[in-house]
Amino acid sequence: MAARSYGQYCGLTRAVELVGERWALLIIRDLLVGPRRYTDLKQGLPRIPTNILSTRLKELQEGGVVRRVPLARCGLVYELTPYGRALEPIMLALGRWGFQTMGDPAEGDVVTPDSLTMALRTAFRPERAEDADFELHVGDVALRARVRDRMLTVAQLAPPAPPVGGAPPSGDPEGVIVAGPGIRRLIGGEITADEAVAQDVAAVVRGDEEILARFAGMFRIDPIEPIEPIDP
Amino acid sequence: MAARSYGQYCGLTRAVELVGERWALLIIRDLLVGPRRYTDLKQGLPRIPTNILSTRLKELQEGGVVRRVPLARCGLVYELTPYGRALEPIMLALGRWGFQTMGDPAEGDVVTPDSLTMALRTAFRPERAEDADFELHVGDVALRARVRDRMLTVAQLAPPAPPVGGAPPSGDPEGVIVAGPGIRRLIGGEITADEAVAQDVAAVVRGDEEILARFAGMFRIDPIEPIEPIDP
DNA sequence: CCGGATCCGAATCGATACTG
DNA sequence: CAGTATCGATTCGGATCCGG
Repeated sequence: MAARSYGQYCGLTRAVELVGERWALLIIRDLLVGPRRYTDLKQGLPRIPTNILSTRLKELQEGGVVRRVPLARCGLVYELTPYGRALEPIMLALGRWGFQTMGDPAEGDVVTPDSLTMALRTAFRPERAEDADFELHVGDVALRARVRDRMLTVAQLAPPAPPVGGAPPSGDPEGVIVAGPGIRRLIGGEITADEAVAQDVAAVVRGDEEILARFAGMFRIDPIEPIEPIDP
Repeated sequence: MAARSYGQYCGLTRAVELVGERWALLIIRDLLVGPRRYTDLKQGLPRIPTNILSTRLKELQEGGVVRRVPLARCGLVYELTPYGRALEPIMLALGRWGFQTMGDPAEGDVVTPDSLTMALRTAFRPERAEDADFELHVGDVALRARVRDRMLTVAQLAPPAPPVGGAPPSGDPEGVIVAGPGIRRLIGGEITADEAVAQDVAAVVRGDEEILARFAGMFRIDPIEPIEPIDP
Protein backbone atom coordinates (compact mmCIF):
# COMPACT_ATOMS: atom_id res chain seq x y z
CA MET A 1 0.00 0.00 0.00
CA ALA A 2 1.27 3.43 -0.90
CA ALA A 3 2.79 5.52 1.83
CA ARG A 4 0.02 8.05 2.36
CA SER A 5 -2.81 5.86 1.21
CA TYR A 6 -6.01 5.79 3.18
CA GLY A 7 -6.35 2.06 2.68
CA GLN A 8 -9.78 2.12 1.10
CA TYR A 9 -10.94 1.02 -2.30
CA CYS A 10 -13.30 3.84 -3.21
CA GLY A 11 -13.56 6.56 -5.84
CA LEU A 12 -13.59 9.43 -3.41
CA THR A 13 -10.57 8.05 -1.62
CA ARG A 14 -8.73 7.82 -4.89
CA ALA A 15 -9.63 11.43 -5.66
CA VAL A 16 -8.41 12.61 -2.30
CA GLU A 17 -5.18 10.72 -2.73
CA LEU A 18 -4.68 12.40 -6.09
CA VAL A 19 -5.54 15.99 -5.26
CA GLY A 20 -6.11 16.14 -1.52
CA GLU A 21 -2.60 16.85 -0.31
CA ARG A 22 -1.88 20.25 1.06
CA TRP A 23 -1.67 22.98 -1.64
CA ALA A 24 -2.63 20.64 -4.47
CA LEU A 25 -6.08 22.10 -5.09
CA LEU A 26 -4.73 25.62 -5.09
CA ILE A 27 -2.15 24.68 -7.68
CA ILE A 28 -4.95 23.21 -9.76
CA ARG A 29 -7.03 26.34 -9.29
CA ASP A 30 -4.27 28.43 -10.81
CA LEU A 31 -3.74 25.98 -13.64
CA LEU A 32 -7.45 26.15 -14.45
CA VAL A 33 -6.86 29.76 -15.45
CA GLY A 34 -4.17 28.73 -17.89
CA PRO A 35 -0.79 27.03 -18.23
CA ARG A 36 1.76 28.41 -15.81
CA ARG A 37 5.49 28.33 -15.36
CA TYR A 38 7.03 27.19 -12.11
CA THR A 39 7.74 30.76 -11.16
CA ASP A 40 4.23 31.90 -12.02
CA LEU A 41 2.82 29.29 -9.67
CA LYS A 42 5.22 30.31 -6.94
CA GLN A 43 4.12 33.92 -7.28
CA GLY A 44 0.46 33.02 -7.37
CA LEU A 45 0.87 30.98 -4.18
CA PRO A 46 3.07 33.32 -2.16
CA ARG A 47 3.20 31.14 0.93
CA ILE A 48 3.94 27.79 -0.67
CA PRO A 49 7.39 26.43 0.13
CA THR A 50 9.26 25.79 -3.07
CA ASN A 51 10.00 22.20 -2.22
CA ILE A 52 6.29 21.55 -1.66
CA LEU A 53 5.45 23.08 -5.01
CA SER A 54 8.05 20.90 -6.62
CA THR A 55 6.80 17.77 -4.88
CA ARG A 56 3.14 18.44 -5.66
CA LEU A 57 3.82 19.05 -9.32
CA LYS A 58 5.59 15.72 -9.52
CA GLU A 59 2.74 13.94 -7.75
CA LEU A 60 0.12 15.59 -9.92
CA GLN A 61 2.02 14.57 -13.01
CA GLU A 62 2.31 11.04 -11.77
CA GLY A 63 -1.43 11.05 -11.15
CA GLY A 64 -2.16 12.19 -14.69
CA VAL A 65 -3.66 15.47 -13.53
CA VAL A 66 -0.91 17.81 -14.72
CA ARG A 67 1.66 17.64 -17.44
CA ARG A 68 4.84 19.49 -18.16
CA VAL A 69 5.09 20.99 -21.61
CA PRO A 70 8.11 22.66 -23.14
CA LEU A 71 6.60 25.62 -24.93
CA ALA A 72 8.42 27.31 -27.76
CA ARG A 73 7.41 30.86 -26.81
CA CYS A 74 8.16 30.83 -23.13
CA GLY A 75 10.02 27.82 -21.94
CA LEU A 76 8.56 25.21 -19.67
CA VAL A 77 4.97 25.31 -18.52
CA TYR A 78 2.67 23.13 -16.47
CA GLU A 79 -0.85 22.56 -17.67
CA LEU A 80 -3.79 20.41 -16.73
CA THR A 81 -4.43 17.23 -18.64
CA PRO A 82 -7.99 16.61 -19.86
CA TYR A 83 -8.46 14.55 -16.73
CA GLY A 84 -7.31 17.47 -14.61
CA ARG A 85 -9.57 19.88 -16.46
CA ALA A 86 -12.47 17.62 -15.63
CA LEU A 87 -12.10 18.98 -12.10
CA GLU A 88 -13.27 22.42 -13.16
CA PRO A 89 -16.97 22.11 -12.28
CA ILE A 90 -16.00 20.55 -8.97
CA MET A 91 -13.60 23.36 -8.17
CA LEU A 92 -16.21 25.96 -9.03
CA ALA A 93 -18.76 24.26 -6.81
CA LEU A 94 -16.26 24.00 -3.98
CA GLY A 95 -15.40 27.65 -4.40
CA ARG A 96 -19.07 28.57 -4.17
CA TRP A 97 -19.44 26.43 -1.09
CA GLY A 98 -16.48 28.03 0.65
CA PHE A 99 -17.59 31.48 -0.39
CA GLN A 100 -20.70 31.18 1.76
CA THR A 101 -18.72 31.35 4.97
CA MET A 102 -15.91 33.63 3.94
CA GLY A 103 -15.67 36.32 6.57
CA ASP A 104 -13.47 39.34 6.25
CA PRO A 105 -9.90 38.77 5.15
CA ALA A 106 -7.44 37.83 7.84
CA GLU A 107 -4.42 40.00 8.25
CA GLY A 108 -1.92 39.20 5.56
CA ASP A 109 -4.46 37.54 3.27
CA VAL A 110 -3.86 38.36 -0.33
CA VAL A 111 -5.96 38.29 -3.48
CA THR A 112 -4.07 36.94 -6.46
CA PRO A 113 -4.94 37.36 -10.12
CA ASP A 114 -5.74 33.69 -10.55
CA SER A 115 -7.85 33.46 -7.42
CA LEU A 116 -9.85 36.50 -8.47
CA THR A 117 -10.28 35.12 -11.95
CA MET A 118 -11.60 31.87 -10.58
CA ALA A 119 -13.80 33.78 -8.15
CA LEU A 120 -15.41 35.53 -11.10
CA ARG A 121 -15.93 32.23 -12.87
CA THR A 122 -17.34 30.78 -9.68
CA ALA A 123 -19.85 33.56 -9.27
CA PHE A 124 -20.82 33.87 -12.92
CA ARG A 125 -24.42 33.00 -13.76
CA PRO A 126 -24.78 32.30 -17.45
CA GLU A 127 -28.55 32.28 -17.18
CA ARG A 128 -28.52 35.88 -16.02
CA ALA A 129 -25.75 37.05 -18.28
CA GLU A 130 -25.96 40.04 -20.54
CA ASP A 131 -23.15 41.42 -22.63
CA ALA A 132 -20.67 43.45 -20.68
CA ASP A 133 -17.03 44.47 -20.78
CA PHE A 134 -15.37 45.94 -17.73
CA GLU A 135 -12.24 46.17 -15.67
CA LEU A 136 -12.19 45.00 -12.10
CA HIS A 137 -9.50 46.18 -9.70
CA VAL A 138 -9.02 44.59 -6.28
CA GLY A 139 -5.86 45.54 -4.46
CA ASP A 140 -3.00 45.31 -6.92
CA VAL A 141 -4.91 42.99 -9.20
CA ALA A 142 -6.62 44.23 -12.32
CA LEU A 143 -8.65 42.03 -14.64
CA ARG A 144 -10.52 42.64 -17.83
CA ALA A 145 -13.74 40.69 -17.92
CA ARG A 146 -15.93 40.37 -20.92
CA VAL A 147 -19.30 38.69 -21.30
CA ARG A 148 -20.47 37.89 -24.78
CA ASP A 149 -23.19 35.48 -25.67
CA ARG A 150 -23.47 34.26 -22.08
CA MET A 151 -19.80 33.33 -22.10
CA LEU A 152 -17.30 34.88 -19.71
CA THR A 153 -13.67 35.52 -20.57
CA VAL A 154 -11.21 37.05 -18.18
CA ALA A 155 -7.75 38.43 -18.90
CA GLN A 156 -5.15 39.64 -16.45
CA LEU A 157 -4.02 43.25 -16.76
CA ALA A 158 -2.00 43.68 -13.57
CA PRO A 159 0.32 42.62 -12.24
CA PRO A 160 1.83 42.11 -15.69
CA ALA A 161 0.41 38.80 -16.82
CA PRO A 162 2.54 35.72 -17.32
CA PRO A 163 3.46 35.35 -20.95
CA VAL A 164 1.07 32.45 -21.29
CA GLY A 165 -2.08 34.38 -20.41
CA GLY A 166 -4.59 35.32 -23.05
CA ALA A 167 -4.20 38.86 -24.30
CA PRO A 168 -6.84 41.29 -23.09
CA PRO A 169 -9.24 42.55 -25.72
CA SER A 170 -8.23 45.73 -27.46
CA GLY A 171 -10.32 48.85 -27.04
CA ASP A 172 -11.71 50.39 -23.91
CA PRO A 173 -13.98 48.66 -21.44
CA GLU A 174 -17.40 50.05 -20.68
CA GLY A 175 -16.34 50.84 -17.17
CA VAL A 176 -13.76 50.35 -14.47
CA ILE A 177 -14.77 48.98 -11.09
CA VAL A 178 -12.45 49.40 -8.13
CA ALA A 179 -13.37 47.27 -5.17
CA GLY A 180 -12.10 46.07 -1.82
CA PRO A 181 -12.61 42.71 -0.19
CA GLY A 182 -16.08 43.84 0.87
CA ILE A 183 -17.19 43.12 -2.67
CA ARG A 184 -17.87 39.69 -1.29
CA ARG A 185 -21.00 41.16 0.24
CA LEU A 186 -22.16 42.43 -3.12
CA ILE A 187 -21.59 39.08 -4.79
CA GLY A 188 -23.22 37.35 -1.87
CA GLY A 189 -26.33 39.47 -2.26
CA GLU A 190 -26.00 40.98 1.19
CA ILE A 191 -25.96 44.49 -0.20
CA THR A 192 -27.09 46.17 -3.41
CA ALA A 193 -24.89 47.95 -5.90
CA ASP A 194 -26.04 51.28 -4.53
CA GLU A 195 -25.22 50.26 -1.01
CA ALA A 196 -21.83 48.99 -2.12
CA VAL A 197 -21.04 52.42 -3.52
CA ALA A 198 -22.44 54.19 -0.48
CA GLN A 199 -20.39 52.03 1.86
CA ASP A 200 -17.24 52.44 -0.19
CA VAL A 201 -17.08 48.73 -0.92
CA ALA A 202 -16.80 49.46 -4.61
CA ALA A 203 -16.57 52.43 -6.92
CA VAL A 204 -16.96 52.93 -10.63
CA VAL A 205 -14.05 55.13 -11.55
CA ARG A 206 -14.77 55.26 -15.28
CA GLY A 207 -17.87 54.67 -17.33
CA ASP A 208 -21.47 54.55 -16.26
CA GLU A 209 -22.01 53.68 -12.64
CA GLU A 210 -24.89 51.47 -13.73
CA ILE A 211 -22.35 48.85 -14.73
CA LEU A 212 -21.93 47.89 -11.10
CA ALA A 213 -25.57 46.88 -10.90
CA ARG A 214 -25.18 44.82 -14.06
CA PHE A 215 -22.12 43.22 -12.51
CA ALA A 216 -24.06 42.35 -9.38
CA GLY A 217 -26.82 40.84 -11.50
CA MET A 218 -24.57 38.38 -13.29
CA PHE A 219 -22.05 37.55 -10.59
CA ARG A 220 -23.88 36.21 -7.63
CA ILE A 221 -23.46 33.45 -5.07
CA ASP A 222 -26.58 32.95 -3.04
CA PRO A 223 -26.35 31.74 0.54
CA ILE A 224 -27.66 28.28 1.19
CA GLU A 225 -30.95 28.32 2.97
CA PRO A 226 -30.22 28.57 6.68
CA ILE A 227 -32.84 25.97 7.57
CA GLU A 228 -32.10 23.73 10.52
CA PRO A 229 -34.55 20.95 9.80
CA ILE A 230 -33.03 18.28 12.02
CA ASP A 231 -34.85 17.56 15.23
CA PRO A 232 -33.42 14.86 17.46
CA MET B 1 -3.41 34.60 10.35
CA ALA B 2 -4.51 31.13 11.40
CA ALA B 3 -1.85 28.53 11.83
CA ARG B 4 -2.48 26.45 8.75
CA SER B 5 -4.00 29.16 6.64
CA TYR B 6 -2.99 29.48 3.04
CA GLY B 7 -2.97 33.25 3.28
CA GLN B 8 -5.40 33.91 0.48
CA TYR B 9 -8.79 35.55 0.47
CA CYS B 10 -10.73 33.26 -1.83
CA GLY B 11 -13.73 30.95 -1.63
CA LEU B 12 -11.88 27.86 -2.70
CA THR B 13 -9.14 28.52 -0.18
CA ARG B 14 -11.73 28.85 2.54
CA ALA B 15 -13.26 25.54 1.48
CA VAL B 16 -9.91 23.80 1.54
CA GLU B 17 -9.16 25.20 4.97
CA LEU B 18 -12.49 23.86 6.20
CA VAL B 19 -12.48 20.38 4.72
CA GLY B 20 -9.11 19.89 3.09
CA GLU B 21 -7.13 18.50 5.99
CA ARG B 22 -6.16 14.90 5.89
CA TRP B 23 -9.09 12.50 6.53
CA ALA B 24 -11.68 15.27 6.72
CA LEU B 25 -13.43 14.45 3.45
CA LEU B 26 -13.61 10.77 4.31
CA ILE B 27 -15.24 11.61 7.62
CA ILE B 28 -17.74 13.73 5.73
CA ARG B 29 -18.34 10.93 3.26
CA ASP B 30 -19.36 8.62 6.07
CA LEU B 31 -21.54 11.27 7.68
CA LEU B 32 -23.33 11.77 4.37
CA VAL B 33 -24.67 8.26 4.79
CA GLY B 34 -26.11 9.15 8.17
CA PRO B 35 -25.27 10.31 11.67
CA ARG B 36 -22.50 8.28 13.25
CA ARG B 37 -21.06 7.74 16.67
CA TYR B 38 -17.36 8.22 17.32
CA THR B 39 -16.82 4.51 17.30
CA ASP B 40 -18.78 4.04 14.09
CA LEU B 41 -16.51 6.53 12.38
CA LYS B 42 -13.43 4.85 13.74
CA GLN B 43 -14.62 1.51 12.39
CA GLY B 44 -15.53 2.98 9.03
CA LEU B 45 -12.06 4.55 8.75
CA PRO B 46 -9.92 1.68 9.98
CA ARG B 47 -6.62 3.42 9.48
CA ILE B 48 -7.42 6.78 11.01
CA PRO B 49 -5.51 7.51 14.22
CA THR B 50 -7.96 8.18 16.97
CA ASN B 51 -6.42 11.50 17.90
CA ILE B 52 -6.77 12.68 14.31
CA LEU B 53 -10.41 11.68 14.26
CA SER B 54 -10.91 13.60 17.45
CA THR B 55 -9.12 16.67 16.14
CA ARG B 56 -10.94 16.68 12.81
CA LEU B 57 -14.33 16.38 14.43
CA LYS B 58 -13.54 19.41 16.55
CA GLU B 59 -12.34 21.39 13.55
CA LEU B 60 -15.35 20.43 11.49
CA GLN B 61 -17.64 21.49 14.30
CA GLU B 62 -15.83 24.78 14.63
CA GLY B 63 -16.24 25.28 10.90
CA GLY B 64 -19.97 24.68 11.09
CA VAL B 65 -19.78 21.55 8.94
CA VAL B 66 -20.53 18.97 11.62
CA ARG B 67 -22.42 19.06 14.87
CA ARG B 68 -22.52 16.84 17.88
CA VAL B 69 -25.96 15.73 18.94
CA PRO B 70 -26.87 13.81 22.07
CA LEU B 71 -29.43 11.36 20.80
CA ALA B 72 -31.91 9.77 23.14
CA ARG B 73 -31.82 6.34 21.50
CA CYS B 74 -28.11 5.80 21.19
CA GLY B 75 -25.99 8.34 22.94
CA LEU B 76 -23.83 10.86 21.21
CA VAL B 77 -23.73 11.16 17.45
CA TYR B 78 -22.07 13.40 14.91
CA GLU B 79 -24.06 14.66 11.99
CA LEU B 80 -23.62 17.11 9.16
CA THR B 81 -25.11 20.55 9.47
CA PRO B 82 -27.12 21.86 6.52
CA TYR B 83 -23.95 23.58 5.42
CA GLY B 84 -22.10 20.30 5.55
CA ARG B 85 -24.84 18.49 3.67
CA ALA B 86 -24.46 21.07 0.93
CA LEU B 87 -21.22 19.27 0.11
CA GLU B 88 -23.08 16.19 -1.11
CA PRO B 89 -23.19 16.97 -4.84
CA ILE B 90 -19.53 17.97 -4.69
CA MET B 91 -18.56 14.75 -2.96
CA LEU B 92 -20.50 12.70 -5.50
CA ALA B 93 -18.79 14.50 -8.35
CA LEU B 94 -15.39 14.05 -6.77
CA GLY B 95 -16.12 10.38 -6.26
CA ARG B 96 -17.04 10.01 -9.92
CA TRP B 97 -13.86 11.81 -10.90
CA GLY B 98 -11.68 9.58 -8.78
CA PHE B 99 -13.51 6.49 -9.94
CA GLN B 100 -12.24 7.02 -13.48
CA THR B 101 -8.69 6.18 -12.53
CA MET B 102 -9.27 3.61 -9.85
CA GLY B 103 -7.15 0.63 -10.68
CA ASP B 104 -7.32 -2.63 -8.85
CA PRO B 105 -7.31 -2.50 -5.09
CA ALA B 106 -3.93 -2.28 -3.41
CA GLU B 107 -3.08 -4.92 -0.90
CA GLY B 108 -4.85 -4.20 2.34
CA ASP B 109 -7.44 -1.92 0.76
CA VAL B 110 -10.85 -2.41 2.28
CA VAL B 111 -14.38 -1.64 1.21
CA THR B 112 -16.49 -0.26 4.02
CA PRO B 113 -20.27 -0.12 4.19
CA ASP B 114 -20.33 3.66 3.98
CA SER B 115 -17.89 3.85 1.11
CA LEU B 116 -19.90 1.30 -0.85
CA THR B 117 -23.12 3.12 -0.09
CA MET B 118 -21.65 6.37 -1.35
CA ALA B 119 -20.24 4.56 -4.37
CA LEU B 120 -23.74 3.43 -5.25
CA ARG B 121 -25.05 6.95 -4.86
CA THR B 122 -22.18 8.23 -6.94
CA ALA B 123 -22.88 5.85 -9.77
CA PHE B 124 -26.66 6.13 -9.68
CA ARG B 125 -28.28 7.65 -12.76
CA PRO B 126 -31.79 8.82 -11.95
CA GLU B 127 -32.54 9.40 -15.61
CA ARG B 128 -32.00 5.72 -16.35
CA ALA B 129 -33.58 4.42 -13.19
CA GLU B 130 -36.25 1.78 -13.10
CA ASP B 131 -37.72 0.24 -9.99
CA ALA B 132 -35.50 -2.38 -8.43
CA ASP B 133 -34.79 -3.94 -5.07
CA PHE B 134 -31.67 -5.99 -4.54
CA GLU B 135 -28.90 -6.95 -2.20
CA LEU B 136 -25.32 -6.23 -3.03
CA HIS B 137 -22.49 -8.09 -1.31
CA VAL B 138 -18.87 -7.02 -1.64
CA GLY B 139 -16.45 -8.64 0.73
CA ASP B 140 -17.97 -8.58 4.19
CA VAL B 141 -20.29 -5.75 3.29
CA ALA B 142 -23.91 -6.33 2.42
CA LEU B 143 -26.31 -3.59 1.41
CA ARG B 144 -29.94 -3.53 0.48
CA ALA B 145 -30.59 -1.08 -2.32
CA ARG B 146 -33.98 -0.08 -3.50
CA VAL B 147 -34.99 2.15 -6.39
CA ARG B 148 -38.50 3.53 -6.40
CA ASP B 149 -39.68 6.43 -8.45
CA ARG B 150 -36.14 7.23 -9.59
CA MET B 151 -35.03 7.58 -6.00
CA LEU B 152 -32.34 5.39 -4.50
CA THR B 153 -32.28 4.29 -0.88
CA VAL B 154 -29.59 2.11 0.58
CA ALA B 155 -29.56 0.31 3.91
CA GLN B 156 -26.71 -1.57 5.54
CA LEU B 157 -27.26 -5.25 6.28
CA ALA B 158 -23.78 -6.37 7.22
CA PRO B 159 -21.72 -5.84 9.18
CA PRO B 160 -24.50 -5.18 11.65
CA ALA B 161 -25.45 -1.56 11.02
CA PRO B 162 -24.87 1.17 13.56
CA PRO B 163 -28.03 1.80 15.52
CA VAL B 164 -28.54 5.07 13.70
CA GLY B 165 -28.86 3.57 10.24
CA GLY B 166 -32.21 3.35 8.50
CA ALA B 167 -33.82 -0.05 8.80
CA PRO B 168 -33.76 -2.14 5.64
CA PRO B 169 -37.10 -2.69 3.97
CA SER B 170 -38.99 -5.76 5.06
CA GLY B 171 -39.64 -8.51 2.58
CA ASP B 172 -37.29 -10.19 0.18
CA PRO B 173 -35.27 -8.45 -2.47
CA GLU B 174 -35.67 -9.36 -6.12
CA GLY B 175 -32.17 -10.71 -6.19
CA VAL B 176 -28.84 -10.94 -4.48
CA ILE B 177 -25.67 -9.86 -6.25
CA VAL B 178 -22.30 -10.97 -4.95
CA ALA B 179 -19.39 -9.08 -6.42
CA GLY B 180 -15.68 -8.51 -6.03
CA PRO B 181 -13.74 -5.32 -6.59
CA GLY B 182 -13.85 -6.01 -10.33
CA ILE B 183 -17.40 -4.72 -10.26
CA ARG B 184 -15.72 -1.40 -10.91
CA ARG B 185 -15.35 -2.54 -14.50
CA LEU B 186 -19.05 -3.22 -14.79
CA ILE B 187 -19.97 0.18 -13.37
CA GLY B 188 -17.36 1.79 -15.57
CA GLY B 189 -18.89 0.23 -18.65
CA GLU B 190 -15.76 -1.70 -19.51
CA ILE B 191 -17.63 -5.00 -19.48
CA THR B 192 -21.24 -6.07 -19.81
CA ALA B 193 -23.29 -7.85 -17.21
CA ASP B 194 -22.84 -11.12 -19.09
CA GLU B 195 -19.09 -10.65 -19.22
CA ALA B 196 -19.04 -9.81 -15.54
CA VAL B 197 -20.70 -13.14 -14.78
CA ALA B 198 -18.47 -14.99 -17.20
CA GLN B 199 -15.35 -13.47 -15.67
CA ASP B 200 -16.52 -14.14 -12.13
CA VAL B 201 -16.58 -10.44 -11.34
CA ALA B 202 -20.14 -10.75 -10.10
CA ALA B 203 -22.73 -13.44 -9.56
CA VAL B 204 -26.45 -13.43 -8.92
CA VAL B 205 -26.90 -15.93 -6.14
CA ARG B 206 -30.63 -15.49 -5.76
CA GLY B 207 -33.34 -14.20 -8.04
CA ASP B 208 -33.28 -13.66 -11.76
CA GLU B 209 -29.83 -13.14 -13.22
CA GLU B 210 -31.30 -10.39 -15.37
CA ILE B 211 -31.14 -8.10 -12.36
CA LEU B 212 -27.44 -7.66 -12.91
CA ALA B 213 -28.07 -6.10 -16.31
CA ARG B 214 -30.65 -3.79 -14.78
CA PHE B 215 -28.09 -2.88 -12.13
CA ALA B 216 -25.51 -2.10 -14.78
CA GLY B 217 -28.01 0.07 -16.62
CA MET B 218 -28.73 2.34 -13.68
CA PHE B 219 -25.37 2.42 -11.96
CA ARG B 220 -22.82 3.69 -14.38
CA ILE B 221 -19.86 6.02 -14.41
CA ASP B 222 -18.68 6.77 -17.90
CA PRO B 223 -15.04 7.51 -18.57
CA ILE B 224 -14.26 11.07 -19.56
CA GLU B 225 -13.52 11.41 -23.20
CA PRO B 226 -9.84 10.62 -23.67
CA ILE B 227 -9.29 13.50 -26.07
CA GLU B 228 -5.93 15.21 -25.96
CA PRO B 229 -6.80 18.43 -27.74
CA ILE B 230 -3.84 20.51 -26.58
CA ASP B 231 -1.15 21.11 -29.14
CA PRO B 232 1.77 23.25 -28.09
C1' DC C 1 15.35 35.71 -14.07
C1' DC C 2 14.11 30.72 -14.40
C1' DG C 3 13.63 26.04 -12.40
C1' DG C 4 14.33 23.89 -9.15
C1' DA C 5 17.45 21.09 -5.08
C1' DT C 6 19.09 21.10 -0.28
C1' DC C 7 19.06 21.79 4.55
C1' DC C 8 16.93 22.15 9.03
C1' DG C 9 13.71 23.47 12.91
C1' DA C 10 8.77 23.23 13.90
C1' DA C 11 4.47 21.27 13.43
C1' DT C 12 1.63 17.40 12.19
C1' DC C 13 0.66 12.66 11.62
C1' DG C 14 0.39 7.77 12.93
C1' DA C 15 0.58 4.06 16.26
C1' DT C 16 -0.09 2.57 20.68
C1' DA C 17 -1.36 2.98 25.33
C1' DC C 18 -4.37 4.59 28.66
C1' DT C 19 -8.56 6.72 31.21
C1' DG C 20 -13.33 8.52 32.79
C1' DC D 1 -18.23 4.15 24.42
C1' DA D 2 -15.70 8.37 23.81
C1' DG D 3 -12.20 10.07 23.76
C1' DT D 4 -6.95 11.95 25.93
C1' DA D 5 -1.82 11.21 26.37
C1' DT D 6 2.44 10.08 24.71
C1' DC D 7 6.11 9.62 21.47
C1' DG D 8 8.77 8.44 17.31
C1' DA D 9 8.38 9.05 12.22
C1' DT D 10 7.02 12.25 8.54
C1' DT D 11 5.88 16.21 6.50
C1' DC D 12 5.72 21.05 6.22
C1' DG D 13 7.58 25.64 6.12
C1' DG D 14 11.23 28.96 5.59
C1' DA D 15 15.60 29.97 4.03
C1' DT D 16 19.36 29.37 1.31
C1' DC D 17 21.90 27.71 -2.55
C1' DC D 18 22.96 26.47 -7.34
C1' DG D 19 23.24 25.36 -12.38
C1' DG D 20 21.44 27.30 -16.64
